Parts: sequence; C-alpha cells; structure tokens
Amino acid sequence: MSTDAATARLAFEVVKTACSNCNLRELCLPIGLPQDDLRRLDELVSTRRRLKRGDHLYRAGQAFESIYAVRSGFFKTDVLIEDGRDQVTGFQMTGELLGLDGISSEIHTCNAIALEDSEVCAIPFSHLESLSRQIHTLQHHFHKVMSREIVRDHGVMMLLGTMRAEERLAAFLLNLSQRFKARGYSPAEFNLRMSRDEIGSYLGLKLETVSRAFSRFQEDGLLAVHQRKVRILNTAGLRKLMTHQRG
Amino acid sequence: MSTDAATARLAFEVVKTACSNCNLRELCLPIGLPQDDLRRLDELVSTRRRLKRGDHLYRAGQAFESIYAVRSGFFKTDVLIEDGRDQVTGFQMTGELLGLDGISSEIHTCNAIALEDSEVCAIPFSHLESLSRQIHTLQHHFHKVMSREIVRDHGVMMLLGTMRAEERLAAFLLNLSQRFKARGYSPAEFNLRMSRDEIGSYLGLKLETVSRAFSRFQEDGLLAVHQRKVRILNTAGLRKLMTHQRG
DNA sequence: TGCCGTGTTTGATCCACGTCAACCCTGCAC
DNA sequence: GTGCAGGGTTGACGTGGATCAAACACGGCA
Repeated sequence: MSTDAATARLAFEVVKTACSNCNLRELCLPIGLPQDDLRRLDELVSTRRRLKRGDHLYRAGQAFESIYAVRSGFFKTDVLIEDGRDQVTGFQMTGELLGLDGISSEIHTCNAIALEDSEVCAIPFSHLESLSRQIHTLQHHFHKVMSREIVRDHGVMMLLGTMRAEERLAAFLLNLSQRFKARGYSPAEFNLRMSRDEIGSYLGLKLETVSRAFSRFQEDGLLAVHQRKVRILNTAGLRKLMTHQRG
Repeated sequence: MSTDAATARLAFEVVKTACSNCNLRELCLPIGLPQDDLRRLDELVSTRRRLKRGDHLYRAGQAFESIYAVRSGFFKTDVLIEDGRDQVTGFQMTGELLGLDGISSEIHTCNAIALEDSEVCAIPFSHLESLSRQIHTLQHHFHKVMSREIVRDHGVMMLLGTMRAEERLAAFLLNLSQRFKARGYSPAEFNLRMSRDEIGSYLGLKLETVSRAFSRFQEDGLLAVHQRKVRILNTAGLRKLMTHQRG
C-alpha cells in the first residue's frame, strides 16, 4: 500500500471513530445520548488500537487505566491460575466493553485476547468518570452497562451450576445468535470465532464434549455445523432443549 | 415492650444508622470518604428495613429503586427459572451491597432473602447517582464496588467451570473465613447461616456431595464440623487442596 | 504435489458426582 | 416426656462427561 493511500485511509478512520458518527453508537457507550452530549463524548476516546488475531489487549496484572470498546473484531477474556487451569469468562463483540474488571483494584484481573483482527477504542477511565459527573445520561448508562455485566455473569453461573452439556451449548448458541442479530447479521448463520476448546472452557466442558454436542445437534436436525461454520435450523428446538430437559 | 422504650430504642438506632457514625463505614459504601463528605452521605440512606429470617428483601421482577447495604445479618441471592432450577448467586454479609443487578433493566433479576434476622439500609439509586456526581470519591468507590462484584463473579465462574467438589468447598470456606476475619470475627470458627442445599446450589453441587466433602475434610483433620458449626483446623491444607489437586 | 501442524471428530473406557433411599440428629409442639 | 418435621449424614448404585487414544480435515508451506 502506498504511503498516500495509507494516509487517506487513516484520515478516513479518524472521522469514523468519533463517537458522534460511529455506526456503533446505538450499541456502545453513547447509547441514548442526545446529539449535544454525544459530541462531548468525542473527546473521550483518546486512542484506537488495532490488534491482530492472537494479540493481547491487556493481561492480568497490568495496571488498569482505560476501558475499551470493541469497534470491530472479536475478543475473549480469560482468567488463569498457577496450576494451569483457565476459565474463559466471556466473548466480546462490536460495541461491547472490555476492562470493567480492572476498576476494582486498578489492576486488570483477566486477559483480553483478540480472536480475529480487531480494533478497539480506548476510553481513559478517569476521563469517563469526570465526563459522567457532568453528563447524567452517560453516568446512568455506564452504571447500566456494569450492572448488565453482573446480570450476564449470573446467567453464566446458572449455566455452569445447573445445566447439562447440551443445554449449555444450546444456551451459548442462542446467545451468540441473538447478539449477531442485534448487530444486523444473520441470527441463523455465523462463523464461530473461537475454538472448541475455548467454547468448552467458557461452558465448563471439555472440547470433546462440545464437539459431541455439536454432532448430536446436527443428528437431531437442530443445526448444520461444519468446523466453525454454524447454521441454526431449529431455534425453537434449541430453546426447548435449553429450558426444560429436566425431570 | 412499652411504647416509650420502643421510641427510645428507635431514636438510638437512627443515630447509629447515620453513615458518619456507622461502625461499618470502613467496610461499606462510605469507605475512604473524608469526614465532610461522610456527613453528606447521611442524607443518602433513606430508610432502614428489618427482615426476619426467610423474608425477601426483594424479588426477581420487582421494580428496582434502591440498592441495599447490609447493616446486620446475612443474605443469599438466587435466580430461579421456570423449570424449577435455581442457582444461588451469592451470600452477602454486613457492609456488602445488594441489588446491583437491578440497575441494568430497572427490574430486579434475582431474589434476595435473609438467612437470619437482618437489617439493611436502603439507598435510593437516583440519589446515589446524584450524590456521586458531586462527590468524586464516592463515585469512584461505587464503581470499584461494582467492579469488585464482577471480579467476584469471575471467581465463581472459575470455581464452577474448573474445580472439583472438594476444591469448591475449600474455596468457599476460605472465602467465608476471610470475610469473617475482615469483620473482626474469628476466621477459624463460625456458624454457617445457609443449609447444605444452599451451599450446593452456590457451588453447583448436590447437597449430598457437599455433606460428603465436609465429612471428608473432617476425616482428614482439615476442620471440625457439626451441623452448621465449622472450625477450621488447617487453613494451609485447605488452601493447598483448593489450588492444586490437579495433574 | 506431499508434508506438517493445528484443530476437530469419534470411539472405548473410567470415575466423580448425581440419584435414590434409609437413617439420624435437633428443635419444637403438645 | 413423646411425636413430628426439617435438615443432615451415609450407603449403594447409575450415569454424564472426563480421559485416553486414534483418525481425520484443513491450511500453510516447501
């Protein structure tokens, strides 16, 4: 790529990145802000950062300064302990925030890793706090985002604590489907960005069990799956599988 | 009790309840606030509420208005789904906050139930938001509290996703121990406020498995347990059990 | 083109925990 | 005291998912 072309491309993206014209503004932090306040948000995003597949956005133990909004791409967060165990705590897609775990101790407590080439907006946290002292709507929305994360975690606890393998995978796929839909993609057909092992870690299962559950769903006509390509054929069936199956 | 005595008692407690002289101020929301700001917090706590063992502080589906600080007593929160499954999502003791899950949708998403006679301070959320727009330290501390809840949830996910029964129970007991210690109680000897079934629900185990793990710990000399009375004899042993045991 | 590495699928076996059931302990009502 | 109810413990047995192992699919590369 020529230098000129690169410059032009950069300029283009700087424009796009301002919250006020970002096409994610209905998903991301600015949601529900009136135009005036929205423009004040533009100063909030200090830097963007591009990551290649496999890159760490941050690591457990690093000092916390910013939270990050996913502009494009796909992430996972995970927690490791010495003895080698690790738990994937979440998968984040466009418009979702990363780094909220770091606020409590001012040190990141998990790793955030790009599962595909990605781009994030860095939002210095002190800046976000000061702006949200001025903009009531922003403050409230930020609180909602944190609370939503807590509610999501409760859902995962329910999943890990009470569901069996196939129910967990069904719940996981329906959740992904619904999030793709909210972003204007097909809720029925999508590519998984994560490996069977990563799905297993998130769901508290071994990769073989995940693979077997996929095969079972395919046998039962609930979905068509080939490697990471998934097509949901029977949403209602998946939903039914997820909720009862018990008793 | 005579009416006069009741009035006197009430007055006494109103005094005690003001955040600025509350003996929980080092554990609870006011942590780290200078005296001046602390006094402004006194107006924050609108009402106290007493609950008897078994009472609901709030239920899933109710409108969210306030968060609650536990003044005395012990709570559990749980999530139920139609088919009868339920998951205990946490146990809360003095100085801890309840209700953060409700912020996201303005509806409580779980039930909060007193496990013993308890008292809470109700903090109207809109009031907390407006005060934290004025008091930087309060705002920051509140963010830390929410973040800490997220980190705690990640810990539970790790526990549910990767640990085996005895490791889970060891982790649970060590966590309780440490929280009792932080409140000035013995970290080695305490009464469980919850049933085996509730512990099991929290840990993703059946009550029989919890009971067997207790018995095993006793056989191994790690603790003495009789019904809900627990005495930890070998903290290091429990900690070792919790971390490796794998490979 | 064939080879290699990484991720996925599938099968055979094992075991930790769930399930079912009996019994026990403690507190409470009478 | 005696009876009863609700939790807790313990045992025998079954099973869902882990583990171990082999083969397969696919992309990258020489």
